[in-house]
Amino acid sequence: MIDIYESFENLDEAKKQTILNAGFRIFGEYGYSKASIKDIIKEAGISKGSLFYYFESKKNYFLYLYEYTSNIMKHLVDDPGEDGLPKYLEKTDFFERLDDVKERKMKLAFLHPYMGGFIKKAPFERSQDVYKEIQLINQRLAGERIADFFDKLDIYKFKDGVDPKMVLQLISWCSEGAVSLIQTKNLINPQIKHDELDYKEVIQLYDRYVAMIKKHFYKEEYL
Amino acid sequence: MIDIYESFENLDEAKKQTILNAGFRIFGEYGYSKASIKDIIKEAGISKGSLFYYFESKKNYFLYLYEYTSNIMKHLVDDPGEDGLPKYLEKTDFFERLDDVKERKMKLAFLHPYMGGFIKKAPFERSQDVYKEIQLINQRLAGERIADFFDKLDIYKFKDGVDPKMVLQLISWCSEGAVSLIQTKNLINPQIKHDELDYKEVIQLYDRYVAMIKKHFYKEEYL
DNA sequence: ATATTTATTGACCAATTCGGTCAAAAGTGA
DNA sequence: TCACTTTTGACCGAATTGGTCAATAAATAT
Repeated sequence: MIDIYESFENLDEAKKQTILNAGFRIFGEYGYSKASIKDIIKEAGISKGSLFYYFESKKNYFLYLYEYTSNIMKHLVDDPGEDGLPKYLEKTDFFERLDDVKERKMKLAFLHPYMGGFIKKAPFERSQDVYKEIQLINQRLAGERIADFFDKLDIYKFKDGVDPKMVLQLISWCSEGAVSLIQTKNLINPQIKHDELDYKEVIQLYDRYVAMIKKHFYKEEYL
Repeated sequence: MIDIYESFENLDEAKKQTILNAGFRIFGEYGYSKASIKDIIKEAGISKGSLFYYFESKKNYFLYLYEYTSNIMKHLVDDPGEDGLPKYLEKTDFFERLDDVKERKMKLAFLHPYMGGFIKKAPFERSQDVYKEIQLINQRLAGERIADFFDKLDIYKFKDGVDPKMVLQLISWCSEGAVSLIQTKNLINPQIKHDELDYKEVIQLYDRYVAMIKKHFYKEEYL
């Protein structure tokens, strides 16, 4: 919440990310109550004393992660790019804007490979320890205006009768599906490091599906 | 493996299903090592003594579930229906055959609502207790012939250039997506019982996406 | 009705794990 | 050298772990 975790924030960036990612991975896999400090420090490669030195308690650590991800996810789409402009309004074509979002998500996935699993599970955490605080964070963020992907979008480019929101949902499922497909494939193959996902492979697969969808749902003159 | 869990098998069907479903739910959510007996018996509504009376150990119980699901999943598609005939070859139309599979999956999902989560996680269980046995079961089942969805299928009905396997994958992602979408929706709404999924809603959603896909990927003369 | 077998329970067990503490060690900059 | 910050893991009491078992209840057989 109020970021007074100075000792943690002053760590060098790489170490901070490692510690965050350990939490994302372990909490994301087991949930709050089943995730143990031991699991987390083993994953992060630090000592138990250090973790409590940074965050004081398991609860604080979890909520720090939740706050962190909530902020990022909330502004994933509409935050200004490096040039300072909110990029998502520049592109009015569905698939161009989609590519913009894809790029942002890619960078994020590269920095925080396990954030996806965490953010999917955390909001529904029922553990008494953290339930109330999660609701509070949710409430606060719910008040903020969120960017609408369909704002000023050329939806006329879709074939008649096609619901663009369904297409977006479909593509969103494709991206999740592509990730889990590659993950599973690599998990079966025992000689591959399971820890790191082959993003190129995921993107390749994802792009094929998006291309197929575009080809059949867009009017021919806009292909 | 060899089913000598007589005491369990002789239970009346309803109780058996309850006990199986408890395992699917808890193991599916937490994984083998983090799932505790206490969690499971609470979910199943039986005493600790009973569970050990039926299965002797946590490990046996888990492997029984894994064996059970593996067999079901393996023969989900090609098993004969109630009339004794393997139905999946009767229909040569992609979407008709798909409907067949959908119906089977529906019945299964109704009987074992949490089997999906279990079967997704269990094969990758890394706990030393059960790892070797899982591999053995996998090996044995890998030898069995599995039905091919595309066998004797009218793939010519697809528009030129469309890869039917990609379409099947896409639809598979839709079904998973529909489930998790409805699940999430109901989870946010606190006054709904979270335990039971509204299958009608899921199917409705799923059907809309399949209809959209069929409309744009099938040649017009076959719509 | 009675005897015998089967099914079910939860208090209890030793062992482990839990989140958290803290004194000591290591590192850092002057 | 000194003062200060960071890092560590042995250690704590409490809770939880998978598993046992004598007792009880229910069902079945005689």
